[in-house]
Amino acid sequence: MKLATWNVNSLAVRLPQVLDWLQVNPVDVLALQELKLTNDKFPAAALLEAGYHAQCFGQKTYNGVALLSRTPATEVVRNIPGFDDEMARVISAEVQGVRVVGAYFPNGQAPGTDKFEYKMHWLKGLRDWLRQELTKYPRLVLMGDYNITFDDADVWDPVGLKDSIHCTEEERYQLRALIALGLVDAYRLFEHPAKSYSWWDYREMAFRRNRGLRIDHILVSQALKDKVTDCEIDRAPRKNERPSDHAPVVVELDLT
DNA sequence: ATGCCTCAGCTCCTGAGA
Repeated sequence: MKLATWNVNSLAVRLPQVLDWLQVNPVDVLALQELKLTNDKFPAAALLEAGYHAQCFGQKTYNGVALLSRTPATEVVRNIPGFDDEMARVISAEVQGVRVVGAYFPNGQAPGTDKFEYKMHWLKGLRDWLRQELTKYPRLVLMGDYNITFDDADVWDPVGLKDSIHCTEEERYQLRALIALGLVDAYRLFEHPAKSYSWWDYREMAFRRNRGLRIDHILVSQALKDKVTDCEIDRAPRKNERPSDHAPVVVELDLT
């Protein structure tokens, strides 16, 4: 089973690239973030034509998440139950016996801002909910745009970006707290080249200079840890003419 | 440099992203 996550930064703009990517990478599940469109604008027909069922949780202008899957997803839940949130950031469902959670974590803007406070509050809400979900669904995958780096290995300039957004100790503490629930960073189960990132700024030719961050993650529960056979970041779509600033991350599970 | 790109929208500037 292959699952992937991709922040597409507008599905309306990126749909052709998503369809192209799925043709080359026929994953079982693809979690999308930053749709930037409402449910009525969601291209369900084009995706079904490509062989993918879709569960959408859209919103006007910002945010918006979706789960695409080869087999229909069931038990679909939108956002974090019990956590009051006006933004469409989380969608979860059952696919082929795996509980899949796709999430677009808040950006946080900068430490000390209201948006940073919201990010911390949201992370706490996510963790409290996931603690229960993990007891209910031992086979769980949490993937998406986390907007947090684990450590300096995930940062192109750890000195210059020390304590800046995505790199603060407060955010990293929250990320480790998620891990402490019984989750594992699938990417670090394997050896990868140094300076492997999933996001590069649009400005200053950051991708060409590989000035990036690893902020898109796939975390798997303990029950799935030994079944992970590969996890890769696919930089190819970032080389497209009008790319998303994020690259897809793919995980492979052997559930036989 | 509170910039640099990119995207959406009450669109020709602004807010937000990261």
